[in-house]
Formats: sequence, structure tokens, C-alpha cells
Amino acid sequence: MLPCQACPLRALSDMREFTPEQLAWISRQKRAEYPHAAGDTIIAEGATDERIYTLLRGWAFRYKSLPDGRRQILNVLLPGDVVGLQAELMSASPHGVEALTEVTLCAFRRDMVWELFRDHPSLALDLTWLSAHGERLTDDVLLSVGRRSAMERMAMLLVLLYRRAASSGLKRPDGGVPFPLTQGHIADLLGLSAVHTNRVLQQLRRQGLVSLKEGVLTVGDLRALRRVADYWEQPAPRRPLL
Amino acid sequence: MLPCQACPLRALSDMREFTPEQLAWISRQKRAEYPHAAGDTIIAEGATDERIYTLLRGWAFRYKSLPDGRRQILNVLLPGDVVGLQAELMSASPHGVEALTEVTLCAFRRDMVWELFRDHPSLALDLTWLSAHGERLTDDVLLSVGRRSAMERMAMLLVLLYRRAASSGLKRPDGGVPFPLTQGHIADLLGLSAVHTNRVLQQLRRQGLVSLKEGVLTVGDLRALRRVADYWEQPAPRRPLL
DNA sequence: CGCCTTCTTGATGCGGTTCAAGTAAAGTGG
DNA sequence: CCACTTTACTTGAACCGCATCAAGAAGGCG
Repeated sequence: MLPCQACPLRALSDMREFTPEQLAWISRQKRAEYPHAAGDTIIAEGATDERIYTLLRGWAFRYKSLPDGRRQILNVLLPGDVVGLQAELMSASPHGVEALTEVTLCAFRRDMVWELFRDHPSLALDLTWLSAHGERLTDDVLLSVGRRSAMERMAMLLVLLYRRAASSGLKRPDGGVPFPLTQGHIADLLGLSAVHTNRVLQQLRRQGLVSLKEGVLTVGDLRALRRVADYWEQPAPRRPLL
Repeated sequence: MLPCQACPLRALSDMREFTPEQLAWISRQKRAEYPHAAGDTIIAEGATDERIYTLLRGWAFRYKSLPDGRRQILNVLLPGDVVGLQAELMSASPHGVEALTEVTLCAFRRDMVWELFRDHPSLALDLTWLSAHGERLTDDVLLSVGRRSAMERMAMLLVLLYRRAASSGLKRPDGGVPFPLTQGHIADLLGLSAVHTNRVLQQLRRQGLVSLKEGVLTVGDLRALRRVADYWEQPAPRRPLL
């Protein structure tokens, strides 16, 4: 089991520093590493799993669904994101979490959250920061789904995920990043049908703005893609890693 | 200035208890009460106001907008909700906050959040709970906007806001609750045009399911309204009030 | 009184859904 | 190893939910 001091995520450029004591404490709370296959349900909707996890490797997403099967993906989770905090705070998880790729989770003790707040206030604040940061991403998705056209949503999504993946250290030598979402996932994230998602994506491909095949996203013209999304860069905030 | 010990919100049935010490500490942090008129911008998008507020009286909402003026309301804020925590944690507020009615805000010191985490871990956990709870509401809006029909969204919204307003102690003797949103606001919340919002609302009126006039919402047949929304009740969680 | 905001209703049309069919690739079991 | 299934993607055609444009009615308010 990987000790947190040696966590590869610490090397990422946007991570804040921790003291050796903090790192040691966190590492002591870590109970296990859980592997999951792509497509696995990590937390079911309404489940009462009281563990809390962080995503060490792989991609996942949060979602909610309706009785008749319609599903909305709330946001995409990348390495370093916290999983299941809501389920810990509320009694039952208000949303499900599913693995997009093979995934490794770091599992922490059930009452770690309380001890964290009691004994490590600065880490507790970091945890709240991470939670609020996740919320911010969901707010962006809501703005897209509610008020942007299908084309704008798609361009927006690709710009943002490209940036997140790149800053998670996933950029390949050829400039592409892994992109494990199927068109069905994109549709559920953008509030579109799978068919229309396909058509919009192909428009972007034909214009040479992006290439998306075999799970790799390459952006041909980032400037132009941003223009389609009507989006201008905001400075990325430095994040803590719990 | 109202001391927190005498805060009328404490009487609400879904509020958790605090110790006298906790209450006294919170009350000491309270700096001022700010009044705002209906329609005022409380926090502008991208602003760096580092104060943190709680909503004492009145209604407000969080929103994000696009360069061309399209706007998405993220959720509605009622008395007891925290305002501006994101702006405190991030450097600039990722969303705006606007008053729907006349509003009174309790303002707290800028560095109160840090002291709260350092000296009052259980209150800090409450604050994180409130933040996560707000997120949950936004997740519900996203599910509606992304995957429900206009009719379902409208029914859902009315059911949820009716319930929230009622449990905030706003229920009137005749069974109605105040409802200060204009149809324009509803449209921006549901991701619809104002015109279509009007038509959907009238369908519900003609079916006798709701009445909505002069800022008062009355639900004629809650069971039927829920059926339209395809929604079944989840138990309301007990909340802390900071 | 005139202006602004909100609500209302009709007419028209587009952006997106739905249905349907077909291709390609990747399991899966005999 | 080959039938069989399953999943992802693609494309066409028809339709409809909702947006948009336009115009009018009914308050509030300076």
C-alpha cells in the first residue's frame, strides 16, 4: 500500500505543500487501496457506505438518475478528487459514483473526518475547499446545460476536461490526453441525446478543432475551440491534496 | 443587532441544538446586519468580497451568467443558508448572489472561518455540512435541467420550494407560502424561456394543481404534483444553523 | 400621466429528440 | 476457432418540444 508521502499526486504543479506531520497523519488514516474495473459502481445512489475515499488513479463520475432510467452526470472525477464525502455528511449518498476506467481508491476510516476536524483544522479546511471546488465544477455544468447550445456545451466540455486532464499530469508526448468517456457519457453529462452528441462532435472534427478516437483527445485549435464555447480562461486555483 | 441566542431561526423544527458556549462564540463573531432591497446584487460574479454572511430574513439566489447575458440560476437561498463561503475559500466568487425580496444578512468577520476551524471543530463540521447541503440542491437542479421535461421541471421546482419554504416556517394559515420568484426567475432556474415557463405554469393552474398569484404559492394537490414530477419524498436531513 | 416590468397569448420555425437501420470492434461461450 | 452477442458509433428521416418574435393587457411607480 502506497504511503501518502510517496503519493505521485504530490508532484503535480498545482498542489499545495503539507508538513511532514500532516502527511504522516494522513498516511496513518489510510486503510486500504481498492481497485475497481471500468464501469463498476463505486457508490450506489442512496447507499449508506460510510467510508470516504480519494481517487488515486483513473477516472470516475458522479451522477443522479430518474426512476425511468434517464441519467444526468454531475461531474467528472480525476485523481486527487475526494469521493463519498457527501455520503459521510448526509446519511445516504445523494448521488452515485461510477468508474470510467480502471480505478484505484484510497480508503480512509469512517470517523476520520471527525478526527480530522478535531485535530487538524488546516486539513479540515482543505477538505472543505476540495468539496467547494467540486461544487464549482458542477455549477459550471449547470450553466452549460441550462443556457448553452449543444455546440457551445460540447466545446466547453472539451476545453475544460482537456485542461483538467493536462494539469493532472496526463498529457502525452503527442499533446493528446486520455479521454475515457463514451459519447453516451458525454450525452448524459451535457443533457443531450447520444445521437445529437455524435453529430455535434463530428462537426467539431470536420472543422479540425478536435480529434477524439480510441480514448485519446487531441485539440487541434484551442483558441478556436474556446471561441466556440464563448469561454475565456480563468486562473486555476492552487488546490490542497488530502 | 440581534444576538444569535435569540435568532428566530433556532426555533425551526429541523435545526440541531447548540451549546450555550457555541452560541455565545458565534454571536461574538457577528459584526453587523446588512439590509438589502429586492433585486440588489449581494455578491457580484467574480467579486472578491471576503466577508461571509448568513441569510437571516428574505429570499435570494445564486447565479452564473454568460457574456451575452444569458443567465442560469443555480439555486434559491432561504433563511439559514450561508452566503459567500465559496468566495472566502476561492479567491474570487465563482457566482453572483442576488436578493429576491428584502433581505437581512448577518455579516461575519473575514477570518472567522479560520478561527472556526481552529477552535470549534464541531461548528466547522456543521459549516461543511451546510456547504455540502447547498451543493446537493444544485445537483437536483442539474438533474432537472438536464433530464426532465419542462413540465416535470416545473412540478419538481414547486414541490421542492413549497417544502423548503414550509419547513423554514413560512407557511401561512391558508396553507400557502410566499413565492417571490417572477416567471423570469423560474425560467432562468429551469433553463427555459420565459414564454414557455408561462405556458407550463398555466397548464398546472388549469389542472388545479397549483395557484400562484401575488407572490403566494398554494398547492392544490400535492400528491398529483409529485406524480407529474415523478418524484417521491426523501426524508429531510436535520441541519445545523451556524 | 407615461413608463417600466410582469404576465399573457398567438404564430412560426429551429434545435434537438426519437425511431430505425447499419457498421465495426470487442468480448463470450460452445 | 467460429457463431453469437454486446457495446460503441454512425447516418438518415420524421417529428415535436421548446425558443423566438411580436403584440397586447395589467399593474406598480416616479
